[in-house]
Amino acid sequence: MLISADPSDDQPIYQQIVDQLRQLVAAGTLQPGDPLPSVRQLAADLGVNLNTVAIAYRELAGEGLVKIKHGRGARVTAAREQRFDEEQVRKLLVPILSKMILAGKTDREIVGLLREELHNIRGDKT
Amino acid sequence: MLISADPSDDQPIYQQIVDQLRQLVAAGTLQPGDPLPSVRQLAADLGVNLNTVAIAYRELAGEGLVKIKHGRGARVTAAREQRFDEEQVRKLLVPILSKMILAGKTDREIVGLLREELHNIRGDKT
Amino acid sequence: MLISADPSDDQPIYQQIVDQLRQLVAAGTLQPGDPLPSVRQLAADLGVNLNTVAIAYRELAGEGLVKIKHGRGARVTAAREQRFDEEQVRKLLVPILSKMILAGKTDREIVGLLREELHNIRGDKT
Amino acid sequence: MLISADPSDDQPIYQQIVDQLRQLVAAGTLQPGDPLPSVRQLAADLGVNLNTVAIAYRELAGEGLVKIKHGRGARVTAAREQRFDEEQVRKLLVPILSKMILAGKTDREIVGLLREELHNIRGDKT
DNA sequence: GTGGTCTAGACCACG
DNA sequence: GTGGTCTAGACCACC
Repeated sequence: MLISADPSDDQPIYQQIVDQLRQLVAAGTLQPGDPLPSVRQLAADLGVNLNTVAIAYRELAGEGLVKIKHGRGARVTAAREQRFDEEQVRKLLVPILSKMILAGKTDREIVGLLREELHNIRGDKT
Repeated sequence: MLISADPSDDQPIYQQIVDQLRQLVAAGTLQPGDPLPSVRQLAADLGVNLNTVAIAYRELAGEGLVKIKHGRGARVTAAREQRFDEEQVRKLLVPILSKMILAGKTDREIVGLLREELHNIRGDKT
Repeated sequence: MLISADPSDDQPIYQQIVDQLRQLVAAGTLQPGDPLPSVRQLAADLGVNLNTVAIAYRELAGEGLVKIKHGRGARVTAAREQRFDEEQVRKLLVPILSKMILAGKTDREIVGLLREELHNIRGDKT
Repeated sequence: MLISADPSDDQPIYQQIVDQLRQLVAAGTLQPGDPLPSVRQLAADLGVNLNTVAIAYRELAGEGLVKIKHGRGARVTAAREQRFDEEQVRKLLVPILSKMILAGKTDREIVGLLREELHNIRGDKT
């Protein structure tokens, strides 16, 4: 099982699924053309409702990261570069960095932690 | 006015207040022992509901970043008393990094962007 | 009532809602800044489920045509030009034009019908 | 081969077949009385399920565009027998036009695009 | 009050 | 089998 869902998390379940699938694609664990688990299958595995998974898949389809074919499942899209809003990313980053600074982390430590996470994500790449 | 509230932002207003206050403390603009504006005062200045500000203060108190004294306002706590959940920070980081990777950013670019934001936050230091 | 929903239509209800709201914005009947009916209100008016309307609103938010604010309803976004996929539009157009040609319509008649519809949509504009 | 089926298209395959056959008749490439390829033949050529083609043929028969004779294949009908639901065509047109208007297209541009597509369809005429 | 999320369970469309 | 849509009804988050 590559995906998990935690109902007690702050993030809604469908968003957790989106984030994890995006991570798997970023990592290369899921390659373009690879099939995603069926909506029903994943819902059963995670113990959540079918609709919750369907919403996650629809979101990913809207981003262009996966392509859904009626009656034949969903697959990772041929790698197009995703758009992303740099301004928004910076805004998301600020509170996280603030927290780390308040925890007494040095710049060196913060950059180190970031590199670790980058490596964790990219590590699986084929 | 060091704080602003933008109702058209994606973040809820109380969260915006929390983030900005945290950033001010991280930057050193607000020092341990400094008083926060009163809930009424800040609510009036921002033109938001009094409850909204109160929730923000309670959140910061929960983090240990400020200490609320009944009837005597809130003050920034000593740095020692703050908690830091590294696991949570990493979890917040992963979706952001995944998006940047999918957008084709190199590690170098990502680290560069992070350093810029670190500098922005720390730059304000008195 | 400016919006209607027909469960017997080929289009799913949420799509009908999306299309009609888009049309109202294109017509200028709904101006930037105007509030949309609340999810619950519109659902009650149309006699459909709350979720069905919520899906429609989420879709419009994703397109950037409306902005949803938690706890404070949805409003038409300040007019940014929408992106659109010309290739896709052409592909949608072909079957429609084929049908009209098969019905014996001349080019003149087809263009006339198109101009009529354009006028119908744009007519309400302030 | 005048027809193709693209499983990665948004349209369902049976619909692609319907649209293409209709276009061929509109263009005059298929004339009244001409036989359609057999269901088995077309399914084999396109590499799709036999049922999928059968559904497409049934749809065209329902429109009155072709006539299916048991055991003797399908033929394009005389032009007279075709129905045309103008109201439906207008309803299909509105969402497309709305999108183009919101994309900032002028009436001139929209009519121009339509004329191009009309010409593309009619150009094939024998 | 508002919108957001989730569930359980139903029925339909596609191949 | 697959995904798509819808319902009824619940509970939560924001202001």
